[in-house]
Amino acid sequence: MTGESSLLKIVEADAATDEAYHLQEQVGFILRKAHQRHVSIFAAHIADLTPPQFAALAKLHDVGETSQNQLGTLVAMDAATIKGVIDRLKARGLVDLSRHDADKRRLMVSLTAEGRSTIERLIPLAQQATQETLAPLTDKEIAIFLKLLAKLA
Amino acid sequence: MTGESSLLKIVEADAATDEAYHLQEQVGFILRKAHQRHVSIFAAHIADLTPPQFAALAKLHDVGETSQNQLGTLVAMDAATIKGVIDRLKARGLVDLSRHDADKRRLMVSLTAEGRSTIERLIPLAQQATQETLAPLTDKEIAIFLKLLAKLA
DNA sequence: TTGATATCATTTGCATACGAATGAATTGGC
DNA sequence: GCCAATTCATTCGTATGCAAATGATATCAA
Repeated sequence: MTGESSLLKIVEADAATDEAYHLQEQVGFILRKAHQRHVSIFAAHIADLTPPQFAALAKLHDVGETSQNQLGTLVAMDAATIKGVIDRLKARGLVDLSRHDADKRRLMVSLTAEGRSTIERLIPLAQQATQETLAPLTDKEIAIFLKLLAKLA
Repeated sequence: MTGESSLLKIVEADAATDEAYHLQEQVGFILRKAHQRHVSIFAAHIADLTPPQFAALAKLHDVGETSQNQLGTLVAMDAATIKGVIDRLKARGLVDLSRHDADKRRLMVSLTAEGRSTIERLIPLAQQATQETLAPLTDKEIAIFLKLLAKLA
């Protein structure tokens, strides 16, 4: 009986290890959904600027004139991606572009007056979007979540 | 003195409320970066399938033949997005498509033999990617994080 | 049965996102 | 000063992701 019993335990252990794969429980999948939800909430608060465009403007407002690639690094976009974002901000008159004096490779990006007033107007709305995204959590949970999320990012 | 002191406190409180906007601390921004990091880790483990393609295959393996839009709902992709994903899986011979008998609108998707063996082979690798993504956290932190993240997704 | 409504899928247009290749300009070592 | 390696930016190709418009089919109600 003891023999049978331990065999059973082994089988059960195997079954537990061998559990079916649940996509819904994988970090990557949930991360993707949480991100989707935030983008949707963001769009409801700020209709005329995408989160990446907002990030580029906000960072530019923070650090002042920088090169395109440097700005990309600051907002976690590779060179190809930041180029598209800046192109669209430029087309809308929110940023100005110029070549760096000493280093002619560098494309300097700066806020226009309209870009500055736009980002200053939108920051409170972005904060509302952040709040709404975090609304399912208590204040204590938010603090914990942000700390852990930052470790993963 | 008491008057001055409370005035000072009010000024400090205003300053705290009025703090500069820190993009790096916004959920949306960190969520986007964490997602980027996971996609990168995933690609290092599974080179020939993107996370959405993997998700579609894994879900199909789980639930069996379904309509394209239904599968999209299950993996959180809208109709336009899931179509592209399924088209590419079809082109690679991992899924088969057929029209539903009774309802000729519905496009039924099913795994091919190769699709089945592929997803069964890749699931352990995806689990490794999940582990690596979560590696910066302790087991206890992982449990907390997944619970909170699920609330946001 | 027919006409309005709803559902499933497709297509188009736009916006990230990234790898890889390319070109222009700069820097470092010698 | 010169060549090699590096850096900055651009371009191309591929893959999500979503809104909006369209077409085909089903369903429901009068």
